[in-house]
Amino acid sequence: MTQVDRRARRRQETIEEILDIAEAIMTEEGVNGLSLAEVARRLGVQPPSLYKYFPSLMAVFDALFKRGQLANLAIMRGAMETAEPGLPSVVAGLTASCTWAMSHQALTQLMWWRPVPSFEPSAEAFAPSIEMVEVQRAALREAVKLGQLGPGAAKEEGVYAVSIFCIGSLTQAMANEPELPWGKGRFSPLFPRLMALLPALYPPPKANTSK
Amino acid sequence: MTQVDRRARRRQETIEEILDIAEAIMTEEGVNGLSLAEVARRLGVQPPSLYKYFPSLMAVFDALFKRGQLANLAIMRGAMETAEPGLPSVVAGLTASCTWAMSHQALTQLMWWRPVPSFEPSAEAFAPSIEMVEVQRAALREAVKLGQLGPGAAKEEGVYAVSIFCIGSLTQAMANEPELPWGKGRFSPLFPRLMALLPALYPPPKANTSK
DNA sequence: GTCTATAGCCTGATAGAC
DNA sequence: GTCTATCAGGCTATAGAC
Repeated sequence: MTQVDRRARRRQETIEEILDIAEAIMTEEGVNGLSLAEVARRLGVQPPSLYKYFPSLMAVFDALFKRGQLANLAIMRGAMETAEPGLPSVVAGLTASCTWAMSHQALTQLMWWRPVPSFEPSAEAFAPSIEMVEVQRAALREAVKLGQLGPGAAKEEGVYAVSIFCIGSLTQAMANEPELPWGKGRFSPLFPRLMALLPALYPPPKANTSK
Repeated sequence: MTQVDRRARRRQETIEEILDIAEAIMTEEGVNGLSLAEVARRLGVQPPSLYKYFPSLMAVFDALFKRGQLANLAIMRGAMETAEPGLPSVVAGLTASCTWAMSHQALTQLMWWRPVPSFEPSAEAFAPSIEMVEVQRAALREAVKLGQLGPGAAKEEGVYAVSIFCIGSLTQAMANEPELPWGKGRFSPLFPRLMALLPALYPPPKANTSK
């Protein structure tokens, strides 16, 4: 049985290597620039060999999409757990998410833009994204409970507003200064200041509204 | 000389037709899906004929980029001029711009995302974009002068903040509900509410801060 | 200005030997 | 599992006849 395990592990390693190479190609050539031929070239095998690991190019996109979503979710969760509950947790989670995104721009484009119209992520690959929304929503609910925000922030709409701050800063940063890390440049430093506007968008019922 | 004029006009019409077709292809197949062969097919000519009008595929991208920037700038300007000066003018201009963008999504992606790494717009094609920033900045300055916003809004940073609201709403709308017009759906209705946060981001010096 | 023809590449995917 | 060989098609771009 160790034979089988070893083979399975080796196979998994190859799959990961293929995805690493695919991500590198997308970074250099754009999301649409990914081709199995180029992957094969860099991996040092012939193109047909890749079909033992992925049935099609779209399957590679799907695996990349899923891997990106899982990585991003994990990063966000980790940052949220070590921060104060409620609003600080939301900000910390999204900041970590954006930092990850800036250093994985190709995956980010695949996940949050729609650069390949013929590619639709599978339900399985999309699942972490749904969970991410849930995690954020829970934190926003907590912020409402703690009196940091008004009740509107706990509705679906609150997540959308927050996502606009996040994706807006990120899109502008990626399109205009892709070589700078998150936190540098003209756009990403504005993100925390925009997040600080949330209490103005969803004013908490009691105090803290006026100076 | 009318001979020459007629020929020049006919040539210009063909160029416009090529660009219309190119935009349609990008809408269907994605920005990267544009190919001169498909343009030729739809125009009813052979691919080599297109090289009489554009020296390369990148030149077509550049012409599309320029045409999009000019159209968007004109739409924005028109809306700004008929609105009240200052902040209302900024909101009206960007709303018109976003409405245009939602019905020209392929051009918008070409202009505001960076989906084709090998394409860099020429200085000429990029010029309207610079002017657009200037127009917005002038309106923001006016808003400061009128006491609608604090002085920070008139700095470069003010335009960037506004652009994040705009591009954020737009990106989310295009990626998640591309078939809905601007103003419908989960994201674009949030845009005016985010714009209404500007006085909280750049508080005017005197009154209007407290309720 | 448009055409035919073609060079010279690229691609995704499959069949079947080893 | 990897290979060779190949299919069947795509593409940009150019040369040169008409």
